[in-house]
Amino acid sequence: MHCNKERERERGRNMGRSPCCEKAHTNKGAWTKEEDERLIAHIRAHGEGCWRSLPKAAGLLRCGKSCRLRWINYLRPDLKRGNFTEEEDELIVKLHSLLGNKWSLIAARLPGRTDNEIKNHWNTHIRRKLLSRGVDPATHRPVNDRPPSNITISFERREEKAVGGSEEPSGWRQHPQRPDLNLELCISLPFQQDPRPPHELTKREKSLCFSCSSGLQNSKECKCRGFSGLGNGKLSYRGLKMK
DNA sequence: AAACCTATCAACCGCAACAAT
DNA sequence: TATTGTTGCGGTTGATAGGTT
Repeated sequence: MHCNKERERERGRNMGRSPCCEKAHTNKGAWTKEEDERLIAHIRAHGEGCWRSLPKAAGLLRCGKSCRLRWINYLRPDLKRGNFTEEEDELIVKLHSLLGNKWSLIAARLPGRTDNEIKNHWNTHIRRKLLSRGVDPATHRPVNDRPPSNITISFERREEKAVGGSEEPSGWRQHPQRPDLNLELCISLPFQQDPRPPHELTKREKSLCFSCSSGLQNSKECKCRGFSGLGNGKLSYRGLKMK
């Protein structure tokens, strides 16, 4: 069954890129108080970044990914924690209907919440809540409202036939399968903030964060400076994220 | 009190995206 | 342009707390 995966792992051990850490000498599982304190102290002193070298520098027997995850999901001082409010639940449902399982994007709109926290909350609470209301959490439509088995997707403008004067809600014209959603997304070039000429910016600096894409330039969440949003003609949602 | 079941959530894993070279 | 290294995301797992029988 898992032979391919095993082969991949074997290959990984023998050739190609090195693993993210020396697994034989790293701790796994729950973090101890002392490990937490070391990680917090190190990040307070040196800031976030370079997760790969952080464990050694901080004197931790953990891999960089583990440190990053622990910091982001648990130790960060700006985390809200505690139960989700009804308003947060509603917002998560709305954002999920628009973005799907893009937990990091959803988390970006909920200050103090992490993608992992929201994902867990979705899977344990919201999914069930929606199902109990008769709503399919995957499609956000009534569970018994199944689409026809043969669906032809056309990007042509639908002919609007005014039959007997009956009018469809405008949402149906925008998105026939999803009357409640308007998925016509617009992307435009935002204001260029950085005084440096574009060629002096790194690629990362030129990518637009979600904060700026939402018109929140200069917010404390903003991690980008400038824009190159459609590099190679490709729009990457990763480039639109904020943390 | 013990055994079993269920829910929760922290942590891990694999992989894709991106930057640097 | 190709290769390599790093980061971050989303799916999944596993430990354990709490509830039920």
